[in-house]
Amino acid sequence: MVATVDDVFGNLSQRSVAKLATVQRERTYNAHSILFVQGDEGRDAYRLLSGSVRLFRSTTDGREVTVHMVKPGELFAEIVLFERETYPVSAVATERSVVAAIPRRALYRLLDDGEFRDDFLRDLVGKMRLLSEQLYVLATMDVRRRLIRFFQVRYGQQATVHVDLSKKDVAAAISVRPETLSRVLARLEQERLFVWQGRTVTIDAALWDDR
Amino acid sequence: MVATVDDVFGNLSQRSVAKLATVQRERTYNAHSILFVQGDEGRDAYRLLSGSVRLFRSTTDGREVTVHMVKPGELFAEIVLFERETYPVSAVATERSVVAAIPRRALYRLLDDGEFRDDFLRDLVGKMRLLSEQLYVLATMDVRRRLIRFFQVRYGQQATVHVDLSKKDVAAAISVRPETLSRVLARLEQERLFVWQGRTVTIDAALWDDR
DNA sequence: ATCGGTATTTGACCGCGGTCAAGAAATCCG
DNA sequence: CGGATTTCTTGACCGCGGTCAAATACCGAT
Repeated sequence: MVATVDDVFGNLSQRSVAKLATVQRERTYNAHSILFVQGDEGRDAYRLLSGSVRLFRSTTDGREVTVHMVKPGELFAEIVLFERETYPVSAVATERSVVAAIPRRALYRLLDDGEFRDDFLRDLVGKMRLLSEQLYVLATMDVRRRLIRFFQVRYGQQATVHVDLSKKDVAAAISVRPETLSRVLARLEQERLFVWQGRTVTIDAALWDDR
Repeated sequence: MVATVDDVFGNLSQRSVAKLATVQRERTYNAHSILFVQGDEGRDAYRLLSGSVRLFRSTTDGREVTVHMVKPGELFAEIVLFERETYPVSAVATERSVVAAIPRRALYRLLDDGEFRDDFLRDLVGKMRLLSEQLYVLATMDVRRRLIRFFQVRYGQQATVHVDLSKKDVAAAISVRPETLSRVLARLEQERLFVWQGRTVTIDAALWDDR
């Protein structure tokens, strides 16, 4: 019922990944390093090879809204396909991460390849679907449900999960203050439904039922 | 500063529109008619020729979340590009509307045309940008600001606007209950900043300043 | 181990916007 | 037209989650 990210992101075929590999340049970023800033002119698209990247918009008054947490395998910043377009979000590594940077022109040329184009379009459309789903999640679910949903989408529906994000980042990902997440977690732990200890989270099956 | 819909939607070139015209079939829907339902298998993509279409997701408990209000010229439901994909949202005409239905295969074939593909991709990427912007608007702005933003995006930054939507639909578009919109409008009218009478809205320039 | 910065927790408070209910106003239609 | 249905408004109430503040836990670097 609930699509995990793997269904829609990181779904390029092996062959398309290989094609990208011929034109990409790898770069490594430390935790908290900035890949690009909202408003920068986009020169490269990216594919995350390892680690984790947070995409966010900044408000004029200094707050941030996290639009997406990128997982390894995912393509992001495809906006650069078009000349003189600027990045609509900023990107920061939440941990040490390796990315493949794909120059605009090279990506553009790859689209002449029917198979690659198909993959790429599928990826784009999948992202739109995910974004509209996020909109719906934000508009209708309370914090507890958003948290569960986030874990489902990011880690799949598993009882035990190794978390690669800080609570602060998870809070940002579900558009909530860290204080609020902390309180929700305290309640869930007391109910023995969702226990977050260190890097490990144990989730009770009862939570998958939605509602 | 604020992108209006025209910047990102309905931005196909004349030539691309003409190419679509060779394969599209026009259909007319009355107000409240349903174009397709979330979960249906997608056979056609659409381009709105006149009228207005609301795209929304339904929750299990019967509520709805409006993802977008389609304006004339916009392409929507491109998801059908991919076989066996289902519509992620439902679409309903808010008034009598004419749409161009574009069969999946025909759209697919058009992508071999470099110019059309370029247009189409630009449209998709623009939509992603708009969706991520909506996410940010929903997460950071109060109802008053969301209302102003909605008018900016839908009608442009004009002092006087002819509204083609009911208040109920506008409320849905900014993810708020009609009661709340009503109260916000009452307050804005009393402050003489935003007056909605009949189908005409008069907006004070002071409201464009954001924040 | 120690220091300093960051992340997390907890408490107190409160305002925005949702809900429920009841009228008023507008619109639809035979 | 007149009656029905839908839309819009207004009131009363209240709970979720934000804000501010302070204490504590954690982590990397020396």
